[in-house]
Amino acid sequence: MLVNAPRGTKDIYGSEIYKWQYIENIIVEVCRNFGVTEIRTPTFEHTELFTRGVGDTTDIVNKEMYTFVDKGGRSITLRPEGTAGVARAYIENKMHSMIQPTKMYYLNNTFRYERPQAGRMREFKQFGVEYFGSYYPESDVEVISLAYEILNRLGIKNIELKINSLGGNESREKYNNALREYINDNIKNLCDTCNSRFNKNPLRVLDCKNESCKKIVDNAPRILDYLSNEDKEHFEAVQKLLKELNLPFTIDDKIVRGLDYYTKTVFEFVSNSIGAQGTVCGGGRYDNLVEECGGNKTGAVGFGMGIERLLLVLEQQQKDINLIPNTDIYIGYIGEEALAVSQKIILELRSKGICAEGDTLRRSVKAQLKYADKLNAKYSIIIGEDELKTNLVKVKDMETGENININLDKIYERLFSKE
RNA sequence: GUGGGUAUAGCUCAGUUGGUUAGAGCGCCAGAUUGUGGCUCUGGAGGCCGUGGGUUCGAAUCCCACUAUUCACCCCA
Repeated sequence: MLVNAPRGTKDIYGSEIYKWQYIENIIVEVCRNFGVTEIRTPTFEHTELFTRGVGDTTDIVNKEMYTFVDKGGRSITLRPEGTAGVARAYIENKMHSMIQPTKMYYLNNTFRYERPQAGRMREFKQFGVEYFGSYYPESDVEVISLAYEILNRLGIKNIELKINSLGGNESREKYNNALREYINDNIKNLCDTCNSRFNKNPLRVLDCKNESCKKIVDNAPRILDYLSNEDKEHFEAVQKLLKELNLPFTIDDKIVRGLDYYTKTVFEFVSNSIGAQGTVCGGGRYDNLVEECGGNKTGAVGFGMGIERLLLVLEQQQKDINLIPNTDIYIGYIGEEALAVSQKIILELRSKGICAEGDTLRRSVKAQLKYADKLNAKYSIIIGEDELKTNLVKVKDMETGENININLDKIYERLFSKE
């Protein structure tokens, strides 16, 4: 027990960490290109923020939160998603007075108490983007295009963008009534889970995978037919702009999303190659959230992206990503005197930005060279008595095996200086 | 929360119908005449056979429980 990480968590190290850094670097770069700045919010928040923001009928809030009472008697929750915390920060810090729109991203460890499975951990890393201050469809599309750009730069293919509109308050209410009416007539034929969630949020019935439910849902009223003129225009503008930008998508009117704050545009990027948890990225507009949390009425749109799932897709497609950085030079030694000299040269090279390595295990020369080979060193040098005497050292090119002589104090100039 | 699979070396896995000191490949470390890597050969370290109980003269092997892990449902990233 002591030496096991808790269920649903894992250590990331070794060659794995390079893949994470690779992805995170691209994310940071793309966000910079889009003028989106990072925000770091607390790992935990007052529980009420999530019950209010995410919605207390959702599964996330109902059964998946890590909630505890702290020593001051406050109910605290480890964040189960990123948006609520950012919305809180937006209000608390009065960001509406910053340059508008406010465009922020986060790269957060996130926590949900669920049964782990492929692409689902109890602690997972979520990258998210939130745009505050615009109600216009072009901000929806900009956010979507940001997600696209990240997938592109990662070289990920075979991920499909699906979009839908849930409508604003007015459309939603109209549609909910129509759907309730329709389902009431068919309620006997729905599965048990659908029966129970029908009352809470009838929209959820739409994405049930049960065969008999699917049949019923196929003939159910479509939300897109119930959109108000304003919502319809918004959704059409989103589609038009996506087409103009050559961002392929399909409309899927069964996309619902399990967080209550979504309005109007919702979207998912889905892969069908990484198991049941195929949604790599999910998001949409949430025009009511800021007001709901106590701020001014503010248009907002964003998404969350699961890094673990991204990694699964990446590994599935490009099995051999060589991301391990190579060592520039290995500097070995024979004898105590040479040890100090080699260490000194290594430090000098390192401080000039060179990736230099040496031995700290008192290995034989042969073992040192083996070590250099494993480090993928480009060059190797062994310093011994002769070299100290003559101040000349043989530099071996590890790929060709060729040797050249270089002055001990000219290593940087001869091998790494750009001039 | 529900259901199925799995648990033997750091990793991937063998292990006969229960039979005595538990195996391979890879990896790690060392050696193959003095201070030079990759290939080859040789050797070494490393296992409470997930944990606890039971059946048996005898259990890695059969039975039960627990735990972990994994896949799926649910839900989501």
